Amino acid sequence: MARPRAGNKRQCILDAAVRVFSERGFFHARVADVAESAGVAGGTIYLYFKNKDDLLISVFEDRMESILSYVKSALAEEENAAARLRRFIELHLGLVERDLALADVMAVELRQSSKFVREYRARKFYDYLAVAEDILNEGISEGMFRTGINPKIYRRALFGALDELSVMWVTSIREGIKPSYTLSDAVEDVYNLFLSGLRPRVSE
Amino acid sequence: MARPRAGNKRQCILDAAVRVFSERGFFHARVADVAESAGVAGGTIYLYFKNKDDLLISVFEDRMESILSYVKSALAEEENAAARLRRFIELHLGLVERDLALADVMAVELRQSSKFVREYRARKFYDYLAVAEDILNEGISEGMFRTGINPKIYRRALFGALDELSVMWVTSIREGIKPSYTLSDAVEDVYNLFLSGLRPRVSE
DNA sequence: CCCAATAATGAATAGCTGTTCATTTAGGAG
DNA sequence: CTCCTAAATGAACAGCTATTCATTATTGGG
Repeated sequence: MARPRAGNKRQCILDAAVRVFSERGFFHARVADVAESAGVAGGTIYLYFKNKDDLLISVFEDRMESILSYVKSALAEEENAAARLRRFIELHLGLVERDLALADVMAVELRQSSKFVREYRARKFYDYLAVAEDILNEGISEGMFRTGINPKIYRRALFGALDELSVMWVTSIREGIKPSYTLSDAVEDVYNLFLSGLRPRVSE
Repeated sequence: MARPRAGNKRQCILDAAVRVFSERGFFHARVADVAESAGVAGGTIYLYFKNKDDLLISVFEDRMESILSYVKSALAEEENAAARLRRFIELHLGLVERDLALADVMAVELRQSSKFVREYRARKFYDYLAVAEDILNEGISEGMFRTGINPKIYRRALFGALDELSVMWVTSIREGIKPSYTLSDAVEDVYNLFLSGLRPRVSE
């Protein structure tokens, strides 16, 4: 029987959603725009997704899954906690640089207030934050990082710093303004900022 | 002539807007809800504000102005850059604790994608970020902080960390979940994280 | 005590867009 | 070649809400 007339319609729609949500913002984006951008009819979206919210959530799940496995396997290559911290920062900002539209959707559009979306993000997001937290805990075990920091605070602070730097960098690029920093400079500075705060100090 | 039938209608509307935008989110909030919460008729809003976007921007301007003067005068009391850094962190998180709804509007709702709003926020926000940047520069002059950090990166990282910690704390409280950190713990940890990264190190 | 003049009202409008579903298209089985 | 099934379509619907504006209430001056 004739199942998938064109193989990857679902993926096409997800890709289009990233483009359109990023460009117009989730609330201003019309489902019809996503359909057009994906090259399908309006109604087709509803064969693959329950509704507009579900489409946003699906984008998040789809992308976050591959990001997570990519980040985890890359971190496994590193020798110690400090190197993993550096790599984590590099990976996060590297992903932003590689896909501005996705970065925008993840960082801005998903912060919308629809309770459903907010809760969903929180649940799934945990895994990504856990990666950051693991780095801290391993570093403490290795004697490389000092104790006395609440890991929940540390991981939010790190994520928040990276997120804000990403959003502003993407916004600058998109509006044709030269950003006041390169993302590789940001990698250095954030790493130094956080590492020195974590490393046991020699005196005092 | 009969000018202001009740003196502070504009303020009432701004206060109501904070409540309603925070509760429902900017896009899901109806202008009629704001009107009801303010105790005025729907049309009255349009006597004081051009449209819904203008209302959001006005909330931001109104509140940010008083926050800025409050923060600036408090910082002037402190003796050195490290103390000012600590105080800045304390003030930011303290304001969040004092007004959850406002914190939500500032941190979440204003991140919406309407180009108009985004640009506006960027322009006005500069002053707040400049306060953080001044602390860094003064600290460098005082020999208290090391050089070699891009101030634009530092200030975004600091703001991002505070912002993320705020959003998550507010979200927890609102959903009746016990947050995994107190805001005073966050003050300590963020301060230590950033200070050690800035302070010239004794060895190495 | 009346009369502008202005503030405030809130019902009606106008426009938009998420979602549905009757219809069409296409691919494989027999 | 011909059905049959499922995928895809896209026009029409339904519901919603920002905004307007004709009307009403209020006030202070003359």
